[in-house]
Amino acid sequence: MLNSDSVDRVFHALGDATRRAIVERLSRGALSVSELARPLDITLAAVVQHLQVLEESGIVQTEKVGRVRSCQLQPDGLRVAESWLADRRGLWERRFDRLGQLLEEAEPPPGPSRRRKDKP
Amino acid sequence: MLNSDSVDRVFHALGDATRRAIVERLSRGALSVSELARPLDITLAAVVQHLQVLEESGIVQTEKVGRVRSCQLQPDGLRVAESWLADRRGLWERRFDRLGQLLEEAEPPPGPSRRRKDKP
DNA sequence: CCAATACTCAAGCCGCGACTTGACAATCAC
DNA sequence: GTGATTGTCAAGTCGCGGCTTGAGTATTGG
Repeated sequence: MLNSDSVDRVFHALGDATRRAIVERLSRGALSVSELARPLDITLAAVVQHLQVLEESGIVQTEKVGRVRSCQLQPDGLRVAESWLADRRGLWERRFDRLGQLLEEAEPPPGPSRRRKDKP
Repeated sequence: MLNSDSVDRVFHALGDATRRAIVERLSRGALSVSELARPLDITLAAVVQHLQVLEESGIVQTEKVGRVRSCQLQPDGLRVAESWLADRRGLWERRFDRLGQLLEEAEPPPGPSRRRKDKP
């Protein structure tokens, strides 16, 4: 849904560059934790912590089979952010329409200049 | 554009709940700094700091006329985030297609046609 | 069994970011 | 002019978030 709590978790998760890098890799396909950790020069434990944030926000889904945890994107998580952004832009554009209407109402379209009022 | 630096600034800006609240109000229309500050129970100075972050990320544009600074949304800033999200989901969906192709390759479907031919 | 792999957990360090305070500047209203 | 409004700046506090370390637990392969 769009309750402000999940919006908060999603945007907070995406606010970190390392987590966005993880999302980018996962958007190419599922990966294990150590595969995710390999190109990042941080500890495996740090990667796990990032994954917890991503999972609690609903962006990533993980499943442990044997001793390896497989991670994959859950696009519904990202869709929370997409909807929030779309809503903001929607309101902004509607506002422009209303502004246009107001301007048309208040000021009739500019005809020949009536700046000087000569007394005939 | 989509260089990782502006993506970073935009998502970092949106990672804070107060800043998102500001963006929500501004998507209804332009407001002054003190109007923005009124419903938020933080100092005016704190609001100004949030606005600096939002402005440097390109999400908000401000202009000072007289003693009042008027703030309005600049939707191109949000579009940076929207494109990043759309790209991620695009790749994820393309991945599903390729997976389907692989499955079809490995296991010839009972249907008539094959999408890809084997290496000669 | 033994060793290596692939995590997991708890604790602690530390810098950055959100926020306040207080003093100051510029503009408006009378 | 005086005083109120509106914002700006610099400095400092403080908690949270990202990261490491180190020890521990399953799981796999030979």
